[in-house]
Amino acid sequence: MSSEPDISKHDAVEVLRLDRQLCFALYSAANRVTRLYRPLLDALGITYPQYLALLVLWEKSPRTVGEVGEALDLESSTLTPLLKRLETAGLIARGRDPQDERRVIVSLTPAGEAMRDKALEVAEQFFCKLDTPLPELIELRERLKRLAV
Amino acid sequence: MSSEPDISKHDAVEVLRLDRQLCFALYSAANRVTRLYRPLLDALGITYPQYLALLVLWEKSPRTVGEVGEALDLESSTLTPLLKRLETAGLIARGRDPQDERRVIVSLTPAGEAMRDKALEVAEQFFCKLDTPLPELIELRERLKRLAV
DNA sequence: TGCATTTATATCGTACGCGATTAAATCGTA
DNA sequence: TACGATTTAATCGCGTACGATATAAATGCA
Repeated sequence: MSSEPDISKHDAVEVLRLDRQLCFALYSAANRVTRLYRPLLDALGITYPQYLALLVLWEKSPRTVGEVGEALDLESSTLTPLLKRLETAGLIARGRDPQDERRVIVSLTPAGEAMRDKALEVAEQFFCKLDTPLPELIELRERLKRLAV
Repeated sequence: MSSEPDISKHDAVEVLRLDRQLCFALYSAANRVTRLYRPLLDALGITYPQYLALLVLWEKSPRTVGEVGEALDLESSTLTPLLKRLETAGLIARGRDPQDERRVIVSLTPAGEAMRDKALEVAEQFFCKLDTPLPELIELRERLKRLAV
């Protein structure tokens, strides 16, 4: 009957609403966080993904490109140019593993090590910028981790 | 005393651990979600950000570039090329607003409208891929929205 | 040993994302 | 009404992300 509402069309309108999409909430929040970090990291002369790579190396250095990629869930096609920039910046050194020439070993330079203290300040400043209670942030973080696929 | 633990160094090690960083959880989850959408959207011939732009237009079309940008929290430097690609794909039309020649009006073409039904399937398939209870996803989405800055 | 297979990076092309800048149209106001 | 300020998109340069492919080294195995 023409007087009946078109249920399937109504569903499409509702289901596809931007403010209902988890994917957009995630996309948008990730972009916002990158923008929040930018001015803090500009002062250190590094980008946000470069900061993440350094976090990995501050935990353990040296590491292979593959290990860094596994930690960050990134391909070598992303990491190789990024690591070369960190090398050019004098923060890391890159070289083939003598034991296995396929591997490239990445290690922090003294300058890279020294940047850790400044990174700690960045983390604090970011927390201040967020202006959100810590338990809320932790809860969000754990829920994001659970989304792992 | 040299036997005392270096508290501040210990703090740096702990605070900067990758698995403690909200920023990395967000970054990583966003990348993963993009990778999950890719094969679904490949079938439609669009990318993930293009899909988000279409979501905006499926809610209301026509709209100006500025309105789309506000909805997605993106700059014209990102949107202009993206919208041109959607135009080339025949999904949208772009043209200056006769009332105000500064504005560019973006509107869905019939092909763009028609793609909405397929998008609904994509949203369903994505939900299946996530394999996570709906309340959990809703809770995460709302927490992400609260992170707005 | 010899050679196919596997593994670890690198390279390439495409598409973002954004700050900085530019260009054009409109607005506000003296 | 003239004209500087504001608004709106577009352009440019840089740095990701990633799939596809290439390359070289190591490994497996007949």
